[in-house]
Amino acid sequence: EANGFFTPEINQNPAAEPFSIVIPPPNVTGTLHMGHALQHTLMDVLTRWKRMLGFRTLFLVGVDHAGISTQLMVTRQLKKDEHKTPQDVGREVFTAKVWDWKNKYGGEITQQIRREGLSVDWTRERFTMEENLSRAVREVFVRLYEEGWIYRGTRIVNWCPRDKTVLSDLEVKEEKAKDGKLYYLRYPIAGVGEGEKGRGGENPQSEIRNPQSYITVATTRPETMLGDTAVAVNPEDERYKDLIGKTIALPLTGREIPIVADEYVESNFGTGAVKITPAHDANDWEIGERHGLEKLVVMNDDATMNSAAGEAFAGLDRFEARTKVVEEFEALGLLEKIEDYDVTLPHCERCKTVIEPLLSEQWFVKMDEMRDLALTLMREENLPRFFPEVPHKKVYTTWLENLRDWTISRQLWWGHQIPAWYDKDGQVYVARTKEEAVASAETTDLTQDPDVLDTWFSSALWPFSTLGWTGEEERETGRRGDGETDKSDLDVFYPTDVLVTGRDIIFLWVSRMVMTGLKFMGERPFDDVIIHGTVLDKNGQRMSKTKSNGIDPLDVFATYGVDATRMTLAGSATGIDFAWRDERVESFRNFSNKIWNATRFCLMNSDGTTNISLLANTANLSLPDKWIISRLNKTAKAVNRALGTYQFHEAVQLLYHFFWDDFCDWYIELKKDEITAGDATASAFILTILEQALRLLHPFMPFLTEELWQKLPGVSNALHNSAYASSEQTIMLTTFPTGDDSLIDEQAESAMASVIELITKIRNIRAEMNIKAGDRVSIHIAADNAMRTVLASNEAQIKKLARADKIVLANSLDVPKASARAVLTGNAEIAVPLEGLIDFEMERARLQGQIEKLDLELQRLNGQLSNANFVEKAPKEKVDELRDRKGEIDNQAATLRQNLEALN
RNA sequence: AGUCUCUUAGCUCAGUUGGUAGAGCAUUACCUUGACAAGGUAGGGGUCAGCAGUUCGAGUCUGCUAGAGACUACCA
Repeated sequence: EANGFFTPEINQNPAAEPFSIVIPPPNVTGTLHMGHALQHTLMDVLTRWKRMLGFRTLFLVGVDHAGISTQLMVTRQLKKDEHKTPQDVGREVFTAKVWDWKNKYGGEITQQIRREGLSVDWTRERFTMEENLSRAVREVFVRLYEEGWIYRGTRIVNWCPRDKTVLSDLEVKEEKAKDGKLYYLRYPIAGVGEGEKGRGGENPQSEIRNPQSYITVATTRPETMLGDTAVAVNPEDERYKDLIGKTIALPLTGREIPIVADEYVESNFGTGAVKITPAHDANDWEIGERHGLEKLVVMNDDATMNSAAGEAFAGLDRFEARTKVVEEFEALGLLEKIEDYDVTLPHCERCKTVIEPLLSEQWFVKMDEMRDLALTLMREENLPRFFPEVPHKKVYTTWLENLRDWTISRQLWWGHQIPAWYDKDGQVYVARTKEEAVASAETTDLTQDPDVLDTWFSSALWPFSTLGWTGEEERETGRRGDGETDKSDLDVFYPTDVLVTGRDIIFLWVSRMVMTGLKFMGERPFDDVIIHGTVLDKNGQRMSKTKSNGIDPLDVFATYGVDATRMTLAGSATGIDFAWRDERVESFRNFSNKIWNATRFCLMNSDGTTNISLLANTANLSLPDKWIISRLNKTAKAVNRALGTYQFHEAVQLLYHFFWDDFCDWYIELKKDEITAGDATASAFILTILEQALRLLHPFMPFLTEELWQKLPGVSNALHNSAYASSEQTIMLTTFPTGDDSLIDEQAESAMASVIELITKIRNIRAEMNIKAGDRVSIHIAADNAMRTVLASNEAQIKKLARADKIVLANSLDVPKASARAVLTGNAEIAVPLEGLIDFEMERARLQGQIEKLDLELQRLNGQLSNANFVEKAPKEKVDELRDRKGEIDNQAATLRQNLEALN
């Protein structure tokens, strides 16, 4: 960070392609959790990878002002410290206190992001409430208003009675109620059974005998009956046909309300009759509109009943009112029954209070046209591309198709205040500034709308507002951009390349960025969207504060290291939920250790080494050297391919196995003698391979690889990508290996496979025949010329790794009966004479086991090859492959059988 | 209710155009080998949820069934 490696300016190549990612801004109140750690890791892997490939790379970081959360937090603090409410201190003082809080505590998450090792550009850090971003918000609001896409209206909205603000549909979470009930209430029909009404309480039986005197409605929310202005039935419902047009004497209110017919009512649900409360239910509102019903508001904004609910109920909380209404109905004999009923209720996402649908005047965005922009982009260009595509592309598209208007005003003080002013007569003036409003109102006597905008309104502009767009210069000059530096940022880095986020905000955020990006920039905000999975606890449960089953990434960092944590997170399949297991991080902690120790070995005898060589001509190299170069380049190619399609876990697996299996288990072991003998060439060579491996690992494990890379002899900025030639030396700016086809050597790989197979078979014999670790054996090998040449040239390594003191290579085997036998791929036979050591019974069992395995495979192959259909219809190469394989196995099995017979 | 995903070794999970089932952890035996015991070497362990179909061939494609889960809408 101090060296400026994370700013795009570090790139000196004027022709460098840009690569940009914007961070999903964490809440200013937030602290790091596993979800962050996951998405941050993926973004940083991509960023470091692209930077090393020479892209002009920007990973833009910033924080979201998080309206409701932050206001709640500061409100709580105010109460604790000063025993005051926001209203006590007033808007101006309160807002100042929020800023104080932000400046003091808002930095926690940014420090944690540094701890994660994210290579974000801190010089461009953004905050949604800062001036430039706020200007962008006002500009967008005004333009949408002028086009008629933003409007003010009175509707049923989601109201949180505790936060006392409206919420958008997406900020409402449906949850099952603990003890839902369905109440059956009898509404007396006016003019029928007149006179009986008064006696209802004394003799409810008479009511039942006279079903014509009432209509029963079922409801989960009896308290709303105080605001009923109709009862609706289906027009086709025979039971109620005659009642349509009649009226009801609504109990407890003294009001008379009509019975209306509406298709919305389903005859076979409940009683087939629905009470209609237009001011307190969205569907009832629609019915009310259709039938011109009165909209009677019976609740206050804190969910207590108001005076319209009647004297007996005014001031009661909604749940108290519910109890009281039910009691009163029971007393009147009008409560038919109460049933248990599973009901899901909307809750405030932040404070978990049950949402109250409330009639209220708010600001909305009409989404139709922007929605069409987004749908067209998907239909015509398949953008953005979702990873994984299934199911997110469809979910996104379907949601857009059914999109409804967006409620954007919030009754809060912390946020972007709506740029609308009212004069004395209530006339509204929407303007970028008060001056502008004054100019068009021709009076200074204006009051600004007290509400602020939904936090997601500013988030929706994030990909371009953070790059400097305020719309002002564009408006004045017809050109896009704002100021010298910012202008170039927008030109260079918009659209961004990829967005990494969780599936819970595809609608809240991703879709809205696409829509505003298309509308205001004329271009998509990003090409690709990676939707990562959810990190669950070890029992597969969602982590949550209430369950206190969360795993704190900072604890994991402390125990296992950031790099091991990053490998674990990147190592989980893209888009799939996964249960957190400490064992998994442990294995990557062990991997870190392995890298550390392997590097230690490579450095042990490197005193004379000053150069990390570059890999080029392999003609004069030994087999293990050619082999490791080939493996390295294959791995590099595969890693680049995997990252290119965001298969992070694939890349992790490749790197893990290349480093551990190929490099540590085989290459180091094969070269050990040379290195420890002080062979400078071998030492320089192994360091070269190691250095390449560290580069490949760097995007995933930045701390460890940098630490070790700096310790290697001869590293310098000469190893940098040419775009960073003059920078301070760091692995971060070296060239990421992409793999070179000309260095992939299949011949070397297959020759090495023979050596490995031989060593493994000998070790197997040693283990199964209980040969002591210290005992040396002789190995007799019968093989063709080619294989003999390969094995002969690697005799020293084979002796060492198989713990042999003698190797005899020949055309055919000439060994004592008391030998352990095995076969190799390619018609080679091996034998280990065990005079005096061999237990014939054990050897017979061992051979028998090998033969059985081969027979099993042979059976399968014979089955397929004797199937005429297979031979006829399968591709010729496939058939030949199986024939070759069968020949090989036949030979091996025959040899082992002979060996077995020879023992008898 | 609609849409979708998942079910593979004891556990947690990979498996990208259909062609001999993989990893990590756990497990068994052996090992103070000059990088590494948080390690090494050699093993054991799976009728890929079930049924049917397409195909020469299915973990992979289609349909159904059974479990688990996700999202969206509704819920008088």
